[in-house]
This record gives sequence, structure tokens and C-alpha cells, in this order.
Amino acid sequence: MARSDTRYREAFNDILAYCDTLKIGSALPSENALCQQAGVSRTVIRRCLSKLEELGVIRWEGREKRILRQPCEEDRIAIPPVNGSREDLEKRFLDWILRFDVPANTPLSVAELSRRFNVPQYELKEFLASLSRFGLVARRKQGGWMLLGFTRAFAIELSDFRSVLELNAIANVVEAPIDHPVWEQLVELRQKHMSLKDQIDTDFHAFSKLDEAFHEVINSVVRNRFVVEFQKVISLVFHYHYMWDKTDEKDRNAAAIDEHLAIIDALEARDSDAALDAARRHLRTSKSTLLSSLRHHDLG
Amino acid sequence: MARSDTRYREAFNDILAYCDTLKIGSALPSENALCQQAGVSRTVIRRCLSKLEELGVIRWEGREKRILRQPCEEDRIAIPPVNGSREDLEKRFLDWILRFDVPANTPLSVAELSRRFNVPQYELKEFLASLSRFGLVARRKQGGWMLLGFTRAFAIELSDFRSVLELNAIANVVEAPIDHPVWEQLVELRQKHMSLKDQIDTDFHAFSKLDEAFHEVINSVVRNRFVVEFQKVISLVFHYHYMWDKTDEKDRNAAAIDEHLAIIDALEARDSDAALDAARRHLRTSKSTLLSSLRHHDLG
DNA sequence: TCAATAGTTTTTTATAATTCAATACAAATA
DNA sequence: TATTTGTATTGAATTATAAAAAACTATTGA
Repeated sequence: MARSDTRYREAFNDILAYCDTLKIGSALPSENALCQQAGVSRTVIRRCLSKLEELGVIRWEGREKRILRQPCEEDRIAIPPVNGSREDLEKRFLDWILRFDVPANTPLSVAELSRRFNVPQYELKEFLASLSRFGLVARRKQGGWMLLGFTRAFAIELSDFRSVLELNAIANVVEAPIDHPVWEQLVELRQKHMSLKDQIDTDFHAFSKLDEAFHEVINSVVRNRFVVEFQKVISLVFHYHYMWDKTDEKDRNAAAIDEHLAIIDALEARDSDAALDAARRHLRTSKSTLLSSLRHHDLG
Repeated sequence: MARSDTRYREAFNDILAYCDTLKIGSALPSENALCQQAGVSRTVIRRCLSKLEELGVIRWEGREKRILRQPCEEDRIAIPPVNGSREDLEKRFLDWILRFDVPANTPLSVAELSRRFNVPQYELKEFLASLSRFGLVARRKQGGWMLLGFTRAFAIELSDFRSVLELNAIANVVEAPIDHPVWEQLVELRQKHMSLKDQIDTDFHAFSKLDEAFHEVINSVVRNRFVVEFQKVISLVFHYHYMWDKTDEKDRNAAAIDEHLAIIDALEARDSDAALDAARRHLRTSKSTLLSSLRHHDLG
């Protein structure tokens, strides 16, 4: 009926292992030193020491902490299975929305999502709150949350925003110093694009990944926390939609490869205007692909 | 130890007021209809009806709900003072950081903030989670939150990001149709700038507000939820720093007025290149002002 | 008969309570 | 006097629970 004591459990096993490295009769360092070692507070360390004393592993009196016996396997305490893959909750959430085509204006049940993603409710609430900054979800008056979702308007605004960021990135690449890693990466990318182009008839599915890599390299030049944050969402959305819209997939991908190559050409020539033009063309294609994929979804 | 019943209380007073409009002996509409009226669930409505019956305002049996007497003032139930100015929590929070110059890497205590802003803890958690998208706060390993704060790096990245958005906005303004409200607003802004320029010796403090208005008008052309979200933070940060840095304030403001006017000139001439150039100049000044204001703060 | 309504049950959400953990402060030791 | 320990206070994660919403079932009356 309260918070978990995982911190204590982990620390205990930690300290136990440390005791194992010490000779019987030798002294343990100060509580503060142990704190540092285990990365927890003194409260936790003292709880550990109490337990060690109770088990008879140490004698503890004031600042006198001496090893009495070698710890054994049974002394260790079990650590409850860590459920929370909190880190990739975002990925899994967006994945779910996009893959199952969750329609706009769907009420989101925190309880249900909590079960689905195996994440405590309060964590989901925080997550949804953070997503609300992207205008993807919003609070409902009756309580709970609402998926505003991938409406046409959202797609358009996302595309436009992406264009703004990406054109800026392109402009930055042109200005990048000669020894910037981006140039080497572009050479590599050109290779990969060329070879995929040769085998486009069979391997056209591989383009989605290459597309992601391409845009990642371009954007890596911009070191900006705001851009980075958005890029995560943007790339996921575009990635999925690329995978879905199967109409003319081969042709589309072939065309996109050429567009990418045109951008690379212009960048390597340090021709800012040409690069921006090429990028604009590509972004325009991307946007209309995204929109048409939404249209197909609506109809289906 | 549970959620508040404010919803019920408000609904009750609502329904009571509605009863007041009905004649004695007349029937109340169906539960569902009352739900709609009060904007709550049937559960709440039934609770209200029970209470009304208990008070003897109505007789309630099955679908028979009849007014017995006119409600009076004492029938109303008190609504606990609404603490949450949830809406402007963001403003107040940023205000606090900026005004009190809370240093970077300050651990934020949810408990303390909750007291300071008179907002329940869980609401603050959600708020901080949402702010984490801007990279302004982050979770700590030991639990709790950390203000990453207005470091130099943050200011630079924010300025750069602002430039990207603002230059895009400028480009959009140039393309705006002749009947777009922005043109009229620009005429007005020009007036205000001119008159402030005339009285710059005495009224230079008024520039901060004018600056905000100017950038708001420029950005209003871009209808994009992502841009709007960011603009809120950006304008607040720049607004405050403008107010602080008192060195050469008059000269700086006078110069900024000219920069604004140059932008307006170019926009009205529909000269895209000139407008962008002028905007770039202005943004550069803005950035260095922001940075120097940070520097002064660091030293002081 | 069936659409609307009411009665009842189940599920979900908002929020405070609770326990674990961190920190602050005082006392003691070396 | 600088560490170290003992103790008290404060804060955060997580659960428990009342309130509210939603879902389901039964009833009514046109």
C-alpha cells in the first residue's frame, strides 16, 4: 500500500556483494561511503546494515561494523521483476496509435492503456500530459484524456513544421566545416542510395529505413534540444506512414531516392540554393504521400 | 482520501436553479436530459435528485419527478474554493524561474512548488512532465525533478529555434493575401512604433510590450499548433530578459524600433529577401541581448 | 414492439493517505 | 574540528478509495 522498496533491495544485494570481497573481521567503511558506493541515501544504507546485522553477517555497534561471516546465496533478497520499460513507452504508444490506426477523437482510458502497456497509471498520466504539448492528446472536461489524433490538419501542420526544421538543417549542412562527420556520412548514404536504386525492383521495401537514416544525418548537424525532441515524433510518424501506403510503393521509393541524391549532390557542391530547392521538392512529395496515405486510411 | 465532489456540488446548484424556473407541481425532464443540461453523468444527476428529494424540493418516484416547493437560498450547497488557476500555472512557473533567477540545476521539490503555487501535487507533476518536452526540466535518478534552467546553452538553442520559426513566419507574411488581417495590423504597428520613437527619451520602457505585440502579429500568420505552443515559452523568456537588462536600455530599444520598422517596410513592399535580411539582423540583435543579459546575471 | 427511461453494476478517474527514501540537523566521537 | 552516527523532518512514489462515468439490464408507455 505504498511505494516499492526496490531501491533498498538492490542496495542490499550490492552491499552484500561488497561484504563478500572483505575478509572476516575487517571493518566496513562509514555509512556515507557506503551511500556513495550504492548510490542511495543513508536511510537505505542503514536499513541494509540492520538487515545484515539481523542475518548475522556483520556486528554493528555505533561506528563499529565488522564482518562476522562470509555472506551466502541465501542472504540475498529477491528483487521484484521490473515491469516498467518506461523509456520506450513513447515509442510503443505511438506505435499503437499508428499501427492500429486509432481514429482521431478517441477517448483514451488510462486504466486500459495502463494494462495494455503494463505501466502504472500515474506514469501514463505524466506521459499523456507531456504528449499534450504536441497537441496529440488533450484533457477532457469529463475527466480523462482524448486522442486528438492524426487528423488531416495534424498531418499538414506536422509536415509544415517538419519542412521548416529540415530546410534549416539543410542550410546548416551547407555551412558545415569540411571536417564535419556529416560529409563522410553523406558519402556513405550516396553509396547506399545508389545500390538500392540498382535493386529497386526487389528491395524497394528497404527504402523506409534508408529514408530514416538520411533525414537523421541531415538533422544531426543541428544541435538543438527542441529540434531533437520533435524529430523523434516526426520520424516515427513518417516512418509508419511510409510503410503503410502501398500504392505505387516501388515508384514512389524510386522517385524519393532520386530526390535524396539530388539533395546530396547539391550539398556536396555546397550549393545552398540548389540544396534548398531539392529539399523543398522532396518535402513536398513527402507531405503529399503522407496526406494521401491518410486519405486511403479514411476510405478503408 | 478520494476525489472531490465538486462536480456534484456544482451540478446540484445548477439543477436547483433550474428547478427555480419551474412552476410548483410541474415535472422535471428525464435524467438523461438533466445530464445534458448540467454536463455531468447520470450518477451525479441521481445524487442531485436524491438530495432534492431529501430537502423536500421534489417528489421522486420512478420517472415521476415533481416540484414540491420553490427552492430557497439555504438549499444551495457550498462549493469549496477553487484553488486551481491551472491555466496560468505555466505563466506563474516561468515567471517564478525568471523573476527570481532560479539557477540551473536546481532540484525542484514538487511538495514545495505545490505550496508555492497553491496547486495539488499531482497537477504539478503533470505540468513538469509536460515542461520536460522543452528540455527545461528533467527527472532525477533519485526521484523528483530538476530545473535544467536557463543556461547559456539553453538560451542559444532557444534563440536559434526562435530564429527558425520567425524567419518562416516572415516568409509566410510576404505571401499572405492582400485581405489578410496582418496587413492592417502592420499599419497599426508602424504607427505605434513611430510614435514611441518620437518619445523614446521618456517612454522607452514601453518598448517591451510593443516588441511582444510585434512578434505576435508576425507569428499569427502561421497557423500551426507546434509553433503556437513554442511561441508561448519563447515570448515569455524574451519578454523578461528585455525587462531586466538595463544596460543601454534606451539605445537598445531605439535600435530595435528601427529594426522593426525595417522589417515592416520590407514586408509591405512584399520584398521577401529584404524582409528576411531585416529579420535576421533583428534576431541577431535579440540573441546577443539575451546572452548578454544572462552574462550580467551570472556576474551579479 | 421498440425507443426512451430508470435501476443496477462495473469501470475509471481524481485525489489523499501511506510507506519508502532523501535530507537536514543534532550529538558524539576520534 | 572534521567526520561519523543518531534522530527528526520533509518529500516522493505508489496505493487505496470515494466520486464520477459508463455500461448493462429492466421497465415503461406510446
